[in-house]
Amino acid sequence: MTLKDLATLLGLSPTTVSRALNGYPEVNEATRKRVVEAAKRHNYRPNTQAKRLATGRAMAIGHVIPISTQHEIVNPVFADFLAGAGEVYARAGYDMVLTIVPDDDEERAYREIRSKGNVDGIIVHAPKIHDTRIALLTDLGLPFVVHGRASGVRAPYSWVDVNNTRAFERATNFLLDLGHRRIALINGIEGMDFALRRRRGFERALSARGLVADPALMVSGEMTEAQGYAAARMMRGLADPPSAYLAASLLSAMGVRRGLEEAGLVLGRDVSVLTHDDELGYLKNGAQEPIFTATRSSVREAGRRCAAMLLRKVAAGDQSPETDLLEAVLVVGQSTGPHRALQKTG
Amino acid sequence: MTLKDLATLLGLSPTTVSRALNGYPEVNEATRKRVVEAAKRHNYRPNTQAKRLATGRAMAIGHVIPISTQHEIVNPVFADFLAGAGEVYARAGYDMVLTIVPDDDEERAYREIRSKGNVDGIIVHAPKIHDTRIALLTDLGLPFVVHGRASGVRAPYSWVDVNNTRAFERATNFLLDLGHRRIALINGIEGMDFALRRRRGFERALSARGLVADPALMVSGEMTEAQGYAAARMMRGLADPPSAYLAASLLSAMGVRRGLEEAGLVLGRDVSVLTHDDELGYLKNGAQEPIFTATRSSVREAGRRCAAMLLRKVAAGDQSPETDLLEAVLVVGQSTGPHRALQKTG
DNA sequence: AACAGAATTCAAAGCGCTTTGAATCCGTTT
DNA sequence: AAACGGATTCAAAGCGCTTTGAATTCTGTT
Repeated sequence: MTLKDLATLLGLSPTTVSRALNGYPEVNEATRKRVVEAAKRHNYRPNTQAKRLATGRAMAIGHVIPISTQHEIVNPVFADFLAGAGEVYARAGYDMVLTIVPDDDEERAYREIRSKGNVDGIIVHAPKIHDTRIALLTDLGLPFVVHGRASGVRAPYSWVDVNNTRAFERATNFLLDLGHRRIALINGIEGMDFALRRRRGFERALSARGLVADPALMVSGEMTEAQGYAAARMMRGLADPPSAYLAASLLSAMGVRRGLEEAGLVLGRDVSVLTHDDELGYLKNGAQEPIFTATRSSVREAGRRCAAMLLRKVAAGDQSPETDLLEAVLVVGQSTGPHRALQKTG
Repeated sequence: MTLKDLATLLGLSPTTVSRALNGYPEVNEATRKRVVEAAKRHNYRPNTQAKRLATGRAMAIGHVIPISTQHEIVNPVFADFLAGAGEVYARAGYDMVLTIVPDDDEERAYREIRSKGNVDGIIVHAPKIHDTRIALLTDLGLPFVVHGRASGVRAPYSWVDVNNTRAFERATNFLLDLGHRRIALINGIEGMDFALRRRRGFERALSARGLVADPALMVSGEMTEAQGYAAARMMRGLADPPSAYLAASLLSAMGVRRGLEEAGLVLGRDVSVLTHDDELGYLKNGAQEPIFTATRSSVREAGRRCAAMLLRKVAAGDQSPETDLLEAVLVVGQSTGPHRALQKTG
């Protein structure tokens, strides 16, 4: 069932039918109703490819998912991010196109996407501190929104990001207020912008109280359970071990917890653990009451925001850069408590 | 730069240029070379939409990602599965189109995909025991491959699946051989086909030794850390607690571990834990030596297989159903050991 | 009753590519 | 040297839709 078929069936021209279905004003309301009904009755759906060719719009948004060539790892937050973005696309009638690209080959991938013309815009994932994709995409003139930011890039661009610095500053302050002075930071991979910002927030809070971060208490790497476990195991054995741990992901925090409980330490009493929580669907931080005290910010919501912003840009023909800074909330769970020295007093 | 531009530039007709680039035989080799070089030099890329309209092939594969309306959860294995499938599509020049659909609205989604005609085939994820999508897609005549199977569907269809029954039968036998008799099963959601098969394998191994599964030792639900923890915590307190746990995912197993270690139990000595491991990139079961004894089967590889199979079907015009049964390997880690009663003898 | 102008509808061109059927070229054959 | 057939190349139609510019039909006026 093509547009032409439907038109013949109705005794109308394809022009009128097309206009009726696309809500153009220059068509009689009675006619429109007739057309819309016939379309529904005959289960007519305009052919996507034809529409795309005719309008020059792909009606699709591209997501380039980089795969680390060293770690062969897919960032576990993608699933939730895509779920959020997907909701928005679906509502707007857009497709979501995924491209999996080894992270040593991204530039070529973006160029190809541009010239193939199968998407109207792109979401940039996991920006590095000095991310080259931003300049590239600006150059290519392809609308894009970055999920995160790139501290090393001066030129303006559109992004949606969590206030990582502030979140970690607050988290650190929270621990400092509880009397902790030796605080460990189990961070993401150096080079990733979000990891840099989180460390900055951490250090800023410390230095505001005249403290300085101990390099021995900072690790960075893939945020896995194993990472957290290894870090906690190593640090708990130090001569002057941390009394609190700040982790960058729930998975890491779970590893930290294991490393500490293994040594007979009780979270919230003997030692504190605070983590960032992306609110992933399959990794809940407790049902009602949170298990870990955490800075919480939904990745899924970030996905929605990114998608909505990009669609706005696409509709408006790019326009001036837009930004959206989400604040994480600090939720208090059972994994933190006052420093031991303070507990007797309490 | 369009095909026409390129043709004019070369003093050739669009026909010849098109044929030269697409490898048709009726074009002079010298001409072809000239065309290919010019195309590269001018960075020519055929417009995807135009190509699609002309050929009638979408050059894209659809993945419908159901989102549980109750749990708002995105299956955490998707990311890795898509990574695997994406590799294959990229090599074949296919796009991957994701559609996020609430799981109460799937039928409409599939019908719409079909009539919009923007994909050449579909991968069906997370089949239920009586999955209606299989009949629907067969009906719609859209090529598809199921990742998993639906025990309740009699008609033949194409699928790629892990031999879940066998994996869990072997796992159970492994534990039985170690002297365990009270074995707990921490399973996925009832209703999912894979969960049914796993339970079957579990029960089959038990009954082969004249044992019968104790309902008190079986739980099923979302495979989260919290699930595992809750189950272990509850079961360890039973009058006759299990001496071994069989978990359906690494996340669950991590929860089980916590629930057991919390009670001072040492894995591999006091109690055994065996889990299924999907080899997710961000959830490694140890680096070299596995932490958990596990039945291991890569979801990413399953993604590759599904994609390759579907591309074959699309190329061949569907054809007869193809199936691919992957066997999980049983890797021995540190989380299992002989039943305590047997250890003194050892 | 005739006409301007708004309201509708239509014919046809075009989006950039593939593909069919015809045309041209060129080395052989007789 | 004319005819033949394979090798190349080309013109044009078509994929299913949108959109421009023109044609037709309705209104309300005068």
